[in-house]
Amino acid sequence: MTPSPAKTQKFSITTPLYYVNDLPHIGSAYTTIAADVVARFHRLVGHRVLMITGTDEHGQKILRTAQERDVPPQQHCDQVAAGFERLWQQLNIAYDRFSRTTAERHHAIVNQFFQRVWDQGDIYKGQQQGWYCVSCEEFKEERDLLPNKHCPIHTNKPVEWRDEQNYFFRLSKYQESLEKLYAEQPDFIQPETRRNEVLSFVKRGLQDFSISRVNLDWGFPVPTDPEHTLYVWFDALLGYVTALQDPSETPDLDAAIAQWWPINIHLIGKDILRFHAVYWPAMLMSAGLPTPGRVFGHGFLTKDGQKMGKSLGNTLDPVELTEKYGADAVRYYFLREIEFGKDGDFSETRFINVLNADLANDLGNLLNRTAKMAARYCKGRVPDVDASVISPDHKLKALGQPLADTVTVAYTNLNFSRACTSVLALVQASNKFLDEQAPWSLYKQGKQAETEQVLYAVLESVRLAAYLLSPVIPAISIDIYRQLGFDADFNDKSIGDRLPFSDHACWGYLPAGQPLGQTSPVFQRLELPQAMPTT
RNA sequence: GGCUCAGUAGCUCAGUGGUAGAGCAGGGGACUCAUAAGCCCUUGGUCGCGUGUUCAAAUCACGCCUGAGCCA
Repeated sequence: MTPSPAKTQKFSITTPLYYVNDLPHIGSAYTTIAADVVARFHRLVGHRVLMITGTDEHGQKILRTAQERDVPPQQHCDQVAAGFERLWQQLNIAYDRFSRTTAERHHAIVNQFFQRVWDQGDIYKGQQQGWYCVSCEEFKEERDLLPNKHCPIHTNKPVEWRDEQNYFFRLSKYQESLEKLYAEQPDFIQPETRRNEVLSFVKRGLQDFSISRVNLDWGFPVPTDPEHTLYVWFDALLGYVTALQDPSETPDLDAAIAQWWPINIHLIGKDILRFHAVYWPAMLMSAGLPTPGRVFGHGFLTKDGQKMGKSLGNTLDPVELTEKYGADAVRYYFLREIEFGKDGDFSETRFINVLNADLANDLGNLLNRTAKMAARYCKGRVPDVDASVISPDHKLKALGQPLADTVTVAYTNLNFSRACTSVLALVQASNKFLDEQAPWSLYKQGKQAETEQVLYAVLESVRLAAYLLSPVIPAISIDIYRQLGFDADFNDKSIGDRLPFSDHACWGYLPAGQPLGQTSPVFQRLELPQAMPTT
């Protein structure tokens, strides 16, 4: 019954360590929700899981932002990092580690890692000349600049001319090794379109890149030459490694990678693909560490079809959105409605329509109508039905039995939308089944056994739906499980032991005769913000 | 400029050679266990445009248009 520890699989996943230039935006929330759902699914299956998120706090841009705010940089970082943590609480993100790159322990890991790369002969001093965009923290090609020497991404900020000694990482040396990695591990970069981008980029030939800056004191000094400061990306990526150790342990690179390395999935936005899919594996190869399993670059979000931006004044504040609608609603909308990997849109009307249709009308109301009948017709207990004798041809059983496999494949492939719609198909079929069978009529005709059979099949389908959707809508799933008479907490990280997948993912698990809990709607219908004129 | 991806119903998308589909939104109906939810029926598309290959093209080839992205 209980799997032996040796058989217990490990699974590690990261979000980016978010840049603390500003408070979290909806895009960071989107990535983090997705990572949380994957982590929760693996916990449900019984895997040992480590989910890492955190903040990237070094670099010139941070320093300048802090100066503009007239606070010391560390204080600025503390404040913004706290804002991220608050949002993750609000969104019910069950991360295991919050990695901050200004942590002292991180410094120790960075030094050790640098030393390995240095010993490998992959770091050398050179001259870096070019136009630098502080907002990107990147050098730009002159031909890519706008006519007034502004960065094409940060059009309100001029780029700065730099002519300085920098340390370089010998990326060019890893051209072949990287190409081999991409060939041997075709799903290393996902989705396909992102992979194509990286392949064509690498194919053109890799150049060494600068990993240090001068005249900047917000960052770690280069261990071999303290006049120089490590480039923010070099230390930021290593935040994933630092996070692998419990904060109470003495920081040590070998100890850090002993248990959880390599990371199974790095979830990122498509904007930081190159750092994760090219620079990062090369750095790891240089230091002699195995490369990660997958790098998945998801799409961007738009609002009402338009790019979001502060200058456009059409940003979507994740804090406000979550306060207004709740964590489960926000989580469900973005995962159900947007195909992960592609760009997606938020519109409030659509948001409300989807949530009402799926969570209130289909799922919530299904439980509500069925539980109330069970309360009335079956004395408040799960109907006394032996699921094992229900025919495999039974409509709901036939749909419910293979569902766990379908959903497992979907979650594993980060196809959240498919996971949600597959489960909803069972819910929709259950609503239809109820109308066809009309247990209220059966009951009035005194057909008690038939009534109970119908209600059992539907309650069981709702239970299975709640279980399989629990990574996405944990609070609603808890509520459904409690109404079905379980003592359940899907936020418990040992959920895979408490409510084992091998039992609960099977249609027919609901124990006959189990006393039901109090019935109440699990998701209230939302009202459209303004009465739409009916035309 | 080079390359990649996308363009199918009002919206979001599935559909990779064989009679155009789903969900949501819109319209109508019957029911009543339920959150005025659910169920049934229904409106709606020369599948971006053109040429070609084929008995047969949303699907394959070529060209073009539009949009998104990558090119340190």
